[in-house]
Amino acid sequence: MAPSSKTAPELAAFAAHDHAGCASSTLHRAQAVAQEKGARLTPVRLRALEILLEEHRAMGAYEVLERLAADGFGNQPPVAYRALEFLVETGLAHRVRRLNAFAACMHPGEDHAPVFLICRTCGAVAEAEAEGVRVALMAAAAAVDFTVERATVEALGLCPRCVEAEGAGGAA
Amino acid sequence: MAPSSKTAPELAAFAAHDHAGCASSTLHRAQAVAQEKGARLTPVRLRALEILLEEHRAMGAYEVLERLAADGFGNQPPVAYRALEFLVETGLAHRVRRLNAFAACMHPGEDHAPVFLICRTCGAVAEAEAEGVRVALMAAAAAVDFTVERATVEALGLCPRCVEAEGAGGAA
DNA sequence: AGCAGAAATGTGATAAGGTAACATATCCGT
DNA sequence: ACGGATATGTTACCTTATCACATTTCTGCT
Repeated sequence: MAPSSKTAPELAAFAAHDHAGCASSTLHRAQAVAQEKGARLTPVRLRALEILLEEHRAMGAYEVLERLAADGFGNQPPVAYRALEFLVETGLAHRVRRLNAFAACMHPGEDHAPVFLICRTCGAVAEAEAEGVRVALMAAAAAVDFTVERATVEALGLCPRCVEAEGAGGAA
Repeated sequence: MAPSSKTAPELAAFAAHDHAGCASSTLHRAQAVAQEKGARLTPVRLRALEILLEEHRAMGAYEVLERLAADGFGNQPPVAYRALEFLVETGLAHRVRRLNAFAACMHPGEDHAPVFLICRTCGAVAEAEAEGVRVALMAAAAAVDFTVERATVEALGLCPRCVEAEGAGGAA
C-alpha cells in the first residue's frame, strides 16, 4: 500500500521546497504563538496542526479526523471540528471555504491578510500575502459603514504549472 | 404568526429601499443578459431567480427548493442545485460560501467584482462593489504567476445598524 | 415535418459536511 | 483538596451536496 490512504494531488505552495523543514519550523513558531497568547495547544490540537503541516495541503475535517483517530484520539466528528476550530481561532490554521477544508497557516502570529489561491486543475492551495486586498476590502466596507471583523478571500484559477500544461495541451 | 413561513431577518442591503421595484427591474435586466448570452432561462431557473429576488436575501438551496416544489417543480435537491448552479454560472446569482447560500446578483451583466458583507448579528448580506479588491487580488496572484478565474470575497462583521446597537447595548 | 443529438428535468439514493447535547475528565487558581 | 472553567469523548442527528439514471424537451439539420 502507498504511504497515504488517499491520493494527495495538492501541493501546498506552487514552488517546490523542503516540506519537512518548513513544516517543523512553522510548528515551532505556532507553538510559540500559542504560548504567547495563553492558548492551550493540547495534544489533539497539536496533533491536528501537525497533520495539516505534514500534509501541507487543504484537508477536510473528516480526513483530519481519520488521522487523529488513528493516533488514538476520539473518532467522532466533533473531535476534529473542535481542534480545527481552535486552530482557526488562534490563527494557526485557516479554513478554505471553497473546498470545505482546512490548512495550516504558514505565517502564524504575523497578523496577515490570508488570500488563498486554489488551482482548479491540480487542487493545489497556496496562501498568498495580500495586504492590498485587505486595504481595498476595508475601504469598500467603510464606504457603506460596514465593520469588517473577518474576511475570506479565495481565488480559483490555474497555478503556474497547470496554466502551462493547459496552454500547451489544450489549445495549440 | 408572521407572513413568511420562516423568519427572514436578512435584509439584502443595509439601506431601506423599494424591494418590489428593484427586484422586478433586476429581473428584467437578468432576462436581457441571459438572452444576450444565449443562456436558456427556463421556467425553473427563472422561478429560482425570482425567488431569490423576492426574498432579497441569501437563501439556502433547500429553502429555494421548498419554494420551487410549492410552485409545482420537482422537490429533490438536484432541482434546486441545478437551477442555482446555472444562475451562478450565468452571473445572475452568487454563492455566499460562508453561509452555504445563494443570492440574486444585483448587477447582472455588469462584469463586477462582487464582495459580500455579512452581518454576524442580523444576518443581512450586502453585495458591495469593490473593483479595488479585484485589482489587488489580481496583483497578488500575478506575483506568484497564478491565473485567477473566479474570486470569492466575503467579509463578516457588523452592519451599520447592528454596530450601533452593539455599541449602545453592549459596552456603555 | 421528421429525426438525431444535446440539453434540461424528475427522481431515488446516498455521500459529505457539520452541530447539539450531555456525560466525563482534566486543568488551574485558591 | 476543592470548585469552577476548560477540554474531551460519544451518541445522535441535521444540513448540505452529489451521483446515477430514466424521461422529457429543445435545437439544429435535412
